[in-house]
Amino acid sequence: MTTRVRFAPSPTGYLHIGSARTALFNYLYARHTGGKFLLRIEDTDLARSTDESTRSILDGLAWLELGHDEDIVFQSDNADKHRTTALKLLAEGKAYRDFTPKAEPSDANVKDAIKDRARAGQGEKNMRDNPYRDLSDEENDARAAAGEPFAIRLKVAATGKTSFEDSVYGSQERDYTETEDLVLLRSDGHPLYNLAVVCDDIEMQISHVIRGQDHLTNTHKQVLIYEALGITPPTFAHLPLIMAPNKGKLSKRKHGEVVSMTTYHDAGFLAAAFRNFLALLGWSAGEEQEIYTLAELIDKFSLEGIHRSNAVFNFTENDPRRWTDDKAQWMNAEYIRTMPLTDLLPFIKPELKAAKLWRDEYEDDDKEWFENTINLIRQRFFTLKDFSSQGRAYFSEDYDFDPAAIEKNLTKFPDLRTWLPELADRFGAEFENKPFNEENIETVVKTFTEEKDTKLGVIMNGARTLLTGVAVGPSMLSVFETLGKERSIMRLRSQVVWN
RNA sequence: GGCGCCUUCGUCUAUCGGUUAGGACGCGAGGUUCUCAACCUUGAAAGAGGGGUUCAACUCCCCUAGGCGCUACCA
Repeated sequence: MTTRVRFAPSPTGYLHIGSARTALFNYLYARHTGGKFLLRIEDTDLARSTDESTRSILDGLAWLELGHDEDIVFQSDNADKHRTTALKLLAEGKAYRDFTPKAEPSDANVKDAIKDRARAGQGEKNMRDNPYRDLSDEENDARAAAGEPFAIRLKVAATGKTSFEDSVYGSQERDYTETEDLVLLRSDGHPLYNLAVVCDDIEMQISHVIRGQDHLTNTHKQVLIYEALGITPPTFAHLPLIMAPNKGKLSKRKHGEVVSMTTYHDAGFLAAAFRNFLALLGWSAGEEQEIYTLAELIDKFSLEGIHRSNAVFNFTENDPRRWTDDKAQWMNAEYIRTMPLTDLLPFIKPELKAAKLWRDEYEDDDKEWFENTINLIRQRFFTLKDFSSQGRAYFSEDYDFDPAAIEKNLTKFPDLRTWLPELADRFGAEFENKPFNEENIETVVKTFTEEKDTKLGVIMNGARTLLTGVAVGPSMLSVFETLGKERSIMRLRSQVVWN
């Protein structure tokens, strides 16, 4: 039997980092086993679900290149089937009508209500004390016929236990007394989560349910529904959660944009790098390798390699340098400077285009120059954004000067005001018939430096600041050659920073 | 409160009874150097606590503590 897994987000926000990892693991497992990776949008909570969220989730998955098989299933489209199933269970006596009037939710504080009830309960409570559980058939039918609203609850047996084998957490058991007669169908006829999930997973012939560990206890309820339906449950594999640095819940409300996939897209992360990082949060191949291609991840992925303990997504709020996990940032930089250039270029183009720095010659007459330049500057970049910001001086004459760099490398050495234009003249004279390459430039600059009886660093750093606007960057010999004779000379003569 | 799950460097992790407890990120030092990265060398940094079992425990068992999850006519 081929494996069929699904990623089933509820569209109540953008793609959260934890959901993204769940999707990734499902995808990897499907590809590893040669099975199908399906997508289901769990939009049964009409009040909270939005099309915008669905779109955002789809965008996130597309960005991560986690392509799904078959058509997307919208859970709300299956509501009729869910209802039918609930009614079938009712007819078979495996569920019952609960005529208890629906309690209006005390607004947003449902969590508090649960807490209060728990405290008041002081422990054990009888999960089978619903007065309607064993109502006589006559009264039951009569009340329903009279139009009295009712919810449908699963009739959980008084004694016994549910059990299942979790591929990550091992053998799981839960006594029936710990599980309430869960509501299958709301009194307004609306199917609830656990019913919907089970029905859809059956319908979609899901073989492995891989989802967050927050569903571990839900699983017992779902197993109960499978049993009532007489269907063998799929294999379950629960994933450890991804936590905030304080080991608390990682949420948009508390932590903002760091948890959203779109943030990483917008910040100039490479999907491949972020995917690599995500794969290592809660899973390992049991070896010391850190950088994995997608093919390697697919090849090495296994449920056995998934951890049981939660992982912290490490970042420091209010620290711009550490706005997200250090390792994710490192991995992105690692990808940018080491991946095949031809794989990187398609990401550079839109970045430069967006910054109005793109020229079509970069793919034509200036292709070689462009690729050499990208290859040169990518060595110290962290995100795709850097190509249009820090790399601006390579693609435009309109670049900014860093005041600190000017202070450190130019105004501190007043002689440079005349020396650099002089060097420009020297370049003009020396390179009339000689190639303007690193080797020749080095000879000229060294001679010039000796004539001025100064240090090489003074000339180089001064030139770097003038030619690129910043104090850091590639070797100046490379910068000169990359910018070319004309641009180098022109910029060396510039007096703009001296005024 | 109840039930369940979890616990190795700051963080991500390796170890599936016998290791100087390894790697990565980050941090420190040195090297290289025209700057900054990269790179190389290197340093600091961990088995929550307590009982067992065993010749031997990070590894198996129990207890405690802590963390997390669930406990809705939400998903």
